[in-house]
Amino acid sequence: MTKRDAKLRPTDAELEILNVLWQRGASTVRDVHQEISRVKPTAGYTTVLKTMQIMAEKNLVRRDESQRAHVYEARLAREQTQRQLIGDLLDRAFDGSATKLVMQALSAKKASAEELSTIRDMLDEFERGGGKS
Amino acid sequence: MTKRDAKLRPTDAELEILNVLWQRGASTVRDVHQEISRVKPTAGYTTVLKTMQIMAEKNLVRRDESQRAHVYEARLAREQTQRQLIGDLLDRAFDGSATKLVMQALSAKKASAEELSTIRDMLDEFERGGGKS
DNA sequence: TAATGTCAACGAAAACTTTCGTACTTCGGG
DNA sequence: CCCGAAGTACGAAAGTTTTCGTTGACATTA
Repeated sequence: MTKRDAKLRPTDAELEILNVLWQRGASTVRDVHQEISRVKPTAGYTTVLKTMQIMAEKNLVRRDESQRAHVYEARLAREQTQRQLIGDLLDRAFDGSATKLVMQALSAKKASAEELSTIRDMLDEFERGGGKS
Repeated sequence: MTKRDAKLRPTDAELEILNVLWQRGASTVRDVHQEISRVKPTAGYTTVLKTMQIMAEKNLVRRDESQRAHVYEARLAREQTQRQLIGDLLDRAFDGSATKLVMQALSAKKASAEELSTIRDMLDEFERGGGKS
């Protein structure tokens, strides 16, 4: 068990694939490769395949081998992985302060009025429920 | 100029060093090594040194060589790097949606009432100013 | 059954990060 | 002047991630 396994933090290439799986649901390598090719036409098929095989080894994805074209599915929900990534970032660069992170997030990407309103609603819920209900 | 240079995204080891530099201000390698050793006693001196030299090459830090013990200083403010990291994460895992990121941040680390209040104040400012003034 | 196309498996190479041994330089004390 | 301590420089090794060429299995069709 290596350090990376413990963190379960997907690499860049892995995250790119996970994004497709989350968006499309269970998919074959070909599906994923085609999707990625739209944005990044240089992406090689075997590169995507290999990465997905490694992801299966790491348990980042589940693989259904009953069909000739194996079908892959993200093992964790997108939200779960997002929380994982944020937790890491929080520890590595924000001293664990979610407040600071939120602050920088809002200034990194100028949020629209609508977004701000959504966030405000969310805060209300958190204050009431004291957490994700 | 490689892909990494373009992103200017510090690696884990680099971020660990940057954290010390941000906390202590300009420091020698020995300073940084001692500080890191507190948390991670296995850290080798030359490892830290080498990483800092690479960081100087990458322009992540500035180096004052006028003294025998070179003095290193983070080139970017902590906040700037934090925004950079968040921007990356936003693109890689959140579809660019700061709202989703904020949502997950708050549920990843259960924010205290005080923190929530701080964030609320921040939102007010953003709404008034329409962004970082 | 032979030809062709699609796919997973495998291994190696390339790129990048991290670690560390070793050499060289400089400074201060004896 | 010589020695040891404290530094930096350098390069190589180890580990990880990413890419890709090649092979073999399987399926479809003529």
